[in-house]
Amino acid sequence: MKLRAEMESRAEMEIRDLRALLAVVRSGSFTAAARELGYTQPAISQQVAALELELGQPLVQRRPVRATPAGERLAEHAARILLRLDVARSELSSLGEAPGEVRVGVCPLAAPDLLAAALRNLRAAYPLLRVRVRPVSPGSAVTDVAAGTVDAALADGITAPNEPLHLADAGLLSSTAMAETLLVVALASDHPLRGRPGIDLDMLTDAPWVVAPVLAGRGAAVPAPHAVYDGDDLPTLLALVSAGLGAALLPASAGPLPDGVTAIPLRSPRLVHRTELLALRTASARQRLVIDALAAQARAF
Amino acid sequence: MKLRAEMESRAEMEIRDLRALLAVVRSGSFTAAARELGYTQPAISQQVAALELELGQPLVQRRPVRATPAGERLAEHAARILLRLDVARSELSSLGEAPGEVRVGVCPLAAPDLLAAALRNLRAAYPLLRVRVRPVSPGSAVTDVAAGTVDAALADGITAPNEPLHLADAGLLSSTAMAETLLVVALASDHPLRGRPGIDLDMLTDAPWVVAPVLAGRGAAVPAPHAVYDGDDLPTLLALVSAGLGAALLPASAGPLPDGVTAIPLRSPRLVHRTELLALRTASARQRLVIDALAAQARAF
DNA sequence: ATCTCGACATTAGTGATACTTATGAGCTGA
DNA sequence: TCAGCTCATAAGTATCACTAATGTCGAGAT
Repeated sequence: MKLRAEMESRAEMEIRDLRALLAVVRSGSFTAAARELGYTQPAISQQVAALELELGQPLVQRRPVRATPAGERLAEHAARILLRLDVARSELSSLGEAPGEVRVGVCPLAAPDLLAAALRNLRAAYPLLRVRVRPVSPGSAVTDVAAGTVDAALADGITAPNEPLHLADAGLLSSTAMAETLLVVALASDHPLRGRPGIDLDMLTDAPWVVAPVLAGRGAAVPAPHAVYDGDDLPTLLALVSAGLGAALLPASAGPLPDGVTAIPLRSPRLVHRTELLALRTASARQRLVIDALAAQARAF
Repeated sequence: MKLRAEMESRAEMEIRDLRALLAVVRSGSFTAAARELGYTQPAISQQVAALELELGQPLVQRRPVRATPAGERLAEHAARILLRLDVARSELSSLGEAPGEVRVGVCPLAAPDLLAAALRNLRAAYPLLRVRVRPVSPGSAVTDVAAGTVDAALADGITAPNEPLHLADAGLLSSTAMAETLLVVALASDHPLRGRPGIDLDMLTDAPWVVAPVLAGRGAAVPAPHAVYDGDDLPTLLALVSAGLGAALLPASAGPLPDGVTAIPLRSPRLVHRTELLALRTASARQRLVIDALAAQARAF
């Protein structure tokens, strides 16, 4: 009997190797990838080498470390596969469990009013349903939902009008538009551009920037910031702006601004603040109550 | 340094194990799965056991072998993952290649007229474009496209009107409706039901059946066949019908029937013969020419 | 230029593990 | 009850995936 172990075993792609490739491509470093995954550096070298051997072509250029087109494509697939594995794991682990509260993740500034309205209606209709709201970051929202940390998430970001957010994998997770609001540039009240009816980002090319949380991940479209605030606390951000340390991009729905800060509508490029509702397609009936309530609220506005 | 090999290594899900699980679930047998994958039977037992250990719950019941709900879900995910791996492999291997001819897979009886018309128009518009048409089976069409054996495929099947075919993974592959045609029941001319204006399948419950190729995979909705023809050769099939060995379900577009066979429209259940166009979402420009030509032809009818 | 430092490749050795072979146990049907 | 399956278990082994140690290459600084 000609069996597997005796054949000149054509090595198969394995999850381990794909994970390594993805980490290398994302971090741009074998050493960093090794640290991240808890291996030593040679292990990562070998895992990537194994993939390259199997596929018969280089996946990353070394020195400097950079994904080849092939590596780029494979890393993309690897990301989807790992995401699906997360989903599978969370699905299975929650299969037999008694359903407790429904957990909703919300990005800062996502759509607080929609959320509040939806929850109010939900409480009226299903007083016994328990919902827990917890903060999530836009960057982790997808994996949070996939891994089952939350049952649904309101993720926000900046795009062109009517353009969906560029979130990983729309096939596994369902993603429905919740709201789009205009963007304003927050400036110190004594800023030279104060009083203008609208602002082009070009005008601010050389101005210092304090990056608002919603901008994270889309920095490319925006002048390189001078001073950066990495947190997501609105008062802190506005204090920095007020102190003249820079400008910030905010959704108009952020609410009234304190003294010392003025908001001017963004005129160009044509961008909006958009929030989307992420959820597993395989959500349970109970989870669906919350998800549907949120979606319904979006349509009501 | 606390490293991977020293930790009490929580085993990770690996492709190998997922493939084993899928084979077991599909075949309903560890032994068959082992044969299929080129392992010995204990190897499969251990791979599945490893998954169950990792996930902390049984995935298949033994004796008789049957997937648990959890196993069912995981097998579903595994299928998608393996499909994506196929896609990744085929994408990478065709990355640097000079694009040759475009290969279109066609299921027997899928939509020959549409195909022919599309190819004629295509030749008029792009005389230098080479297209190769090859037969594929409805069961393998998805994996054929995923693995890059063909660049696009016309897959057919039977569903309720306006209902998409139940093909694996609509997220990875694009699937567009091409045509829906009525179904007819082909009977021997001396069959007692000859001459009726329409037929309910119920009328044929006890009659012998010769299953048409398009019925494969949907046998559940149809009375269990008495004599089965497994091939896809229409003349053979019709000869069997003509000889009174049974009835067959065919798309009305199959063309004129020979003497000795009469076709009667299917009245209930309400089913149609539907063909869809499968293609990779990442198709190249050249492939897209053919894909778009086919899709355009569908709209033209 | 040379030196140094950081980053990745390479090699060798070893501990884990993923297989096979052999055997045992539990159904199923005659 | 006894074949004849099929799957689980056990034991042995060959493989391979990792670590540790070392080599090599390139970049930036003095």
